[in-house]
Amino acid sequence: MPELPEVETICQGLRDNILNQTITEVSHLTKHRLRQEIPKDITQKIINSTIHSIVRRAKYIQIFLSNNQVLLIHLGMSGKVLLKNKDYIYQKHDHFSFALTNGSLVVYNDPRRFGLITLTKKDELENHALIKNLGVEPFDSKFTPGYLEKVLNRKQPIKLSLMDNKYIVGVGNIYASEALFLSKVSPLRISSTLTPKEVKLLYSKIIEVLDLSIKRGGSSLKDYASVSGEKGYFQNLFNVYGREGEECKSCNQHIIKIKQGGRASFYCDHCQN
DNA sequence: CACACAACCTGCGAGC
DNA sequence: TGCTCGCAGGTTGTGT
Repeated sequence: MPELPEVETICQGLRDNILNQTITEVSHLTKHRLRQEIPKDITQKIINSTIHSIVRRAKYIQIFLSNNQVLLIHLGMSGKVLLKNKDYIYQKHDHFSFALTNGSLVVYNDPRRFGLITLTKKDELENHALIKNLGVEPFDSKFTPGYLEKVLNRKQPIKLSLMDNKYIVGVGNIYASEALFLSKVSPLRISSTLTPKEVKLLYSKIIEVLDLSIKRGGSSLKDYASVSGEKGYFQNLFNVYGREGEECKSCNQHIIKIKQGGRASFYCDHCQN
């Protein structure tokens, strides 16, 4: 899916357009199921409620409603949340939508259907099965070099540790590869062998790469776009991701692609040790 | 605990 | 042109 910067970009787009609007109509369009079934009573539970706030948690979009409900949306690999208006004509893979008092229409589209839409109560959110086991947010004050060092004390390649959301959330395949390149650490290194100095550098590079990507509107590969359909352009700044065989921007050696945990990892064997 | 693998799906590009 | 294959930003559960 979109990783943290892409989800954050979508949340910002929604905040700019639908805060304080009331839901006037809900359409459950799909006969197919997403990763989970959309609750059958979702329409009656969210109609006539007002959007109070929109908060990103890991790669989840949390839409807080006036009636104490929280709409949880995850985009999976190919999900999109698009902001349209009420005369929008539905497209293939549109699964769910709701209309608002200002005439806008929020549409969830997801070809691969790895995403999900569900509902919970505000006071049950932190104990929700999808939320309760999530690790620390990279931009939270709990995320410190000390915390990172503690969770990296394991016998596992660093790339896999970074992508395990028990420890840190929001860092997916792209940004794990990019942060490791900027830190000059090989994705193959066993986490516990990183020196405190390397951990500290990695810590700052994780934040740096995520922050920069948010500022660039995220990364658009195949199908990611913001709520208005605009592409991000952080992908143009990738140092290693998707650049197999191309020259390292730092040393001119060729970028290598390997497979770790079933996922592609890209790195420079010369710059990263 | 660490890891491999499968499952959930459609779409696209590469190669034949 | 058309076919098959492999692969894609994620998460969860199983088995070894």
